[in-house]
Amino acid sequence: MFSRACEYGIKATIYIAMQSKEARRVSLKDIAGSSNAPEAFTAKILQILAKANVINSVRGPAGGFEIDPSQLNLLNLSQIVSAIDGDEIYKGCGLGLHKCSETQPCPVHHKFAKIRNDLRHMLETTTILELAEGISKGETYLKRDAPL
Amino acid sequence: MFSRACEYGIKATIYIAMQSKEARRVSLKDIAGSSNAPEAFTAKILQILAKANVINSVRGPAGGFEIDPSQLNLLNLSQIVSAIDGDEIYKGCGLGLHKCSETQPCPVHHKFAKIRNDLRHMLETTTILELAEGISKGETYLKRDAPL
DNA sequence: ATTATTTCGGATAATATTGTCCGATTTGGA
DNA sequence: TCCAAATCGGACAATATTATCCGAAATAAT
Repeated sequence: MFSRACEYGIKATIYIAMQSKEARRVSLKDIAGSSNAPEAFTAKILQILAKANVINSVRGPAGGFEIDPSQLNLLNLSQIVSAIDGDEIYKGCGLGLHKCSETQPCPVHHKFAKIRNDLRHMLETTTILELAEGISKGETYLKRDAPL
Repeated sequence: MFSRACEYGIKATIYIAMQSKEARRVSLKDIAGSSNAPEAFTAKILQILAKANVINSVRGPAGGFEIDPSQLNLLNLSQIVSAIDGDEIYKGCGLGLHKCSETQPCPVHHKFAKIRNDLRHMLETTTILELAEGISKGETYLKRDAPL
């Protein structure tokens, strides 16, 4: 559904949120380790998210990544997906037609519209904080092998 | 949402269905032309669909591709997507976890489950014939520039 | 039989995505 | 001031996907 980069981005952001909630700044190494993601690749994705102002990055010793507490409850899945994968998932035609529209739709246009609206709604209403809390409560996991 | 290969496959199958409805066998060239898809790549995809018994292929002069009329009303989008992209779209974890399950779910598991069930339902209940008829009626298009 | 037409299938190329490496830059602390 | 810890950013490598090429095989018509 999403690119692997986006999957890493979501997992990374959830972990950062989980720690930021407790006012802890976290390093790239910890973030990558939290979901067994490749470190260098995760670094690239964190840069994208930092530039999109989804997360903050701090250089130097005791540096790392964090999320502004005041924005933590507003941050949702949609912002991460848009920053990494763009909004093709919302706008793009299901059959790849460049000029697919309501008036000149592709054969699957209307069938896909509903699914995509649901997806968009879900991404926009699902907060990162809510997902982070699921992990804190031991209800969900960022990696299978060890319950974080 | 789907791979480009799958998009081509869907468009190709809709076009074949449209012609098979009138008992017309169609050539690779016509199929690729109907949606401006690359011919050689389309050939590969048609081979996959033929091996999966979604379509029939006939070699030699006056050969081409067709769909068994008796199966035409039973053929749905899901069969094409499964044949080309596999069922990762149904089964795979939204965050790429290998061992994501109901009992040990990833943070987005339940949020995604609904969307994916809807998607699966839509793919399974949307027939190719229905999509082909939309084109015949001039309601939908396989390519934007010319109304087929 | 020969030929022309068409799909089949393997090899290869081009492009996009994913992943790695390493020096540059920033910055807090000794 | 100097050093160490950390992110930044550019180049590069590996892999997956998309796309092309061309000879082989099948087959209908001459």
